[in-house]
Amino acid sequence: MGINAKDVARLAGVSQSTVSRVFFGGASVTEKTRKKVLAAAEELGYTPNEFARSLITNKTNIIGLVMKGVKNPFYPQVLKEFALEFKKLGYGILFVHTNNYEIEKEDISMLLKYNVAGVIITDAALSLYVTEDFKKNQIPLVLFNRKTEKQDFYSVGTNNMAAGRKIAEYLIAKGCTDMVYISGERNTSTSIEREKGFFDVLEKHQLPYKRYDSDFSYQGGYETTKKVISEGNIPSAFFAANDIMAFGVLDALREHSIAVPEETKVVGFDNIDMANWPTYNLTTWEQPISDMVQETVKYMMSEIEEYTGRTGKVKIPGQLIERKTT
Amino acid sequence: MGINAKDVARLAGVSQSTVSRVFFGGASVTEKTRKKVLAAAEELGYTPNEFARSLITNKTNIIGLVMKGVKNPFYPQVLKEFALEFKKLGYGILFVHTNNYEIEKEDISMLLKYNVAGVIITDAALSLYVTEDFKKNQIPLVLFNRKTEKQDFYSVGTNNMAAGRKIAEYLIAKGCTDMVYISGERNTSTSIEREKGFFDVLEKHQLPYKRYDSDFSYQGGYETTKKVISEGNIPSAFFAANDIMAFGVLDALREHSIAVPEETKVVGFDNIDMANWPTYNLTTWEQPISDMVQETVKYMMSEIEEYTGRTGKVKIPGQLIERKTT
DNA sequence: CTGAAAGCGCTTACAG
DNA sequence: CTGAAAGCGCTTACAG
Repeated sequence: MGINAKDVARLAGVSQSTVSRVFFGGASVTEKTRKKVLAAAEELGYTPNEFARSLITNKTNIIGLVMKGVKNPFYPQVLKEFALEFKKLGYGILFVHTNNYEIEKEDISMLLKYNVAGVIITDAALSLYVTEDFKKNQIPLVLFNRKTEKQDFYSVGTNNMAAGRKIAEYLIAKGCTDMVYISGERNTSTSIEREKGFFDVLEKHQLPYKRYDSDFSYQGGYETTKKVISEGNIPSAFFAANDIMAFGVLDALREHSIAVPEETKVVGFDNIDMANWPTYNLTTWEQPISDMVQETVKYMMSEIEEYTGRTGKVKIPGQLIERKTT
Repeated sequence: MGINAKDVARLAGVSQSTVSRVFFGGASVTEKTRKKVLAAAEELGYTPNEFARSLITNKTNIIGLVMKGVKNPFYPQVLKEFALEFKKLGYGILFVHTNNYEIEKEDISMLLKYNVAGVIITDAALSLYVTEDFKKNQIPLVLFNRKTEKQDFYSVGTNNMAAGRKIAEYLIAKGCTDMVYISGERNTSTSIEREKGFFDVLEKHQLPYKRYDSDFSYQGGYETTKKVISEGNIPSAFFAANDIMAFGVLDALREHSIAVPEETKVVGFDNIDMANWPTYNLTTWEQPISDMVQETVKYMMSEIEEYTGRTGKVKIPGQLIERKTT
């Protein structure tokens, strides 16, 4: 059924070891035999069995990527960029979708069973036993766009707090006096940090503000804004913890004929493609996905090369993208 | 990982084969020895090595999923549903992103190297050699939401032609006389079939129509509509080959203050979440993702159980979702 | 540079 | 029910 190295060897008239050498780089093979082997392999449609290889080298070229919020276009974009970057390096992506807030045990066991070379966790939370399992097996782990206080990991994100501060300063300069922050899920580091930076500046200026708890979803932004409107006083600006909520804010405002940016202003976070669509034209904070991905890949590859388990918090700076909602 | 079946066998005072039997299941082992073995395994922290296992059984629990258009929310949704369904069955997803229109050679080789149990191809096209490779290796293949004329595969999609017909009839009943179809990439089966059903009915009613070639992207819908407007005569309806293009159509119309549905109507295709957002409120054709996924999984599992290579075109019917753009 | 052979950790006929 | 042994398809010392 499957074509193996022996078949190729027979056709090429060499030993199976030589076939192996051709496909496992680094070994010295005559150009002539290499060509013979490659021709035979081509003819038979041979591809080395990665499992047999992994059995010996105890390594795989698979990176586990754990993701939850696939409805926010930010994350598919992240997935795509990781897939492309790792493909360049010969690595594949084992995609794990977690429905729950916390990564499930079976997700981890899938990653462990297949001995992934590394794990990237995006918008899912992780508990202690997860990290133990990975550490025990010396599997490098990166938290992408998330941090945890309790444990030490390597995390890559943007400078959320500084961004929150800049956004506050920007809105104040625009003449805003009372503002609303619409949070993501309350236990996510990104939402907390953006809020902290934002409110720090408002406090320093002794300006009133209010937080509404939401959940990073369009519906969340929409419903929350309806609630704000129903309470009677429209703030001079809304800062939503991500773009997709900001869209919900804008649509709710539009429904109530509240003019943006004249009557109130809206700022999002992420700068996903849609922020540039004419219907939204959203002022937002750009998360530098490419740079964040590059940084993650760099760490991953160095830890795969030689595992150190080193931790750290890398913050890639983003920038304010000014459009028509402010 | 250091601990293998031999270590467990030694500690339990049995043979390595017996340890294997305990963990592989289905084999007959005395309750007494089973307990001994499990105790020893527990003590040592043993987990069977999946690579060694796969090497013999020639099976993996990995499904390859090939995807291109991650910018259309339809596809992340599809990815998520597949990930969840296959997780239930103990399968993981090897995610392959293809940038180009055609699947790249290295993508295939990644799937073959890891001996995936099956392959699902969504919105990427595939050439002959790809299919040969999978057939040679008896790897079941499903085209999800795509078909090809040339070769025979198992494909799962919705009944695009019938949907196109229904949409035409619906718009005619609404009083539309001249209509525009905005196509996706011209060589995709979905766009071609939707168009054919749509135009068939218009021709039968001897109504004028026009096709504009686009690319399934928001920008494509937007720019195309700008072009239509600049040509001077606004059709009585636009049918866009997918929702995301329809959003572009709506935004372009809004920019030119052309009232929908009064001055012209717009219909999309897919019924992605966003179609329900208040800013669009798009009349569209619902693609029954869950049913399509279920059907794909069913075929996949039966082919994994026993490979037959059987082909077929399964069409899961969808339905018109009427909202505010018609 | 190349081949013969050992072995990675497992499953699975084949005996007993 | 259980053990000894033959492989699965590869990598990698070890010779030549």
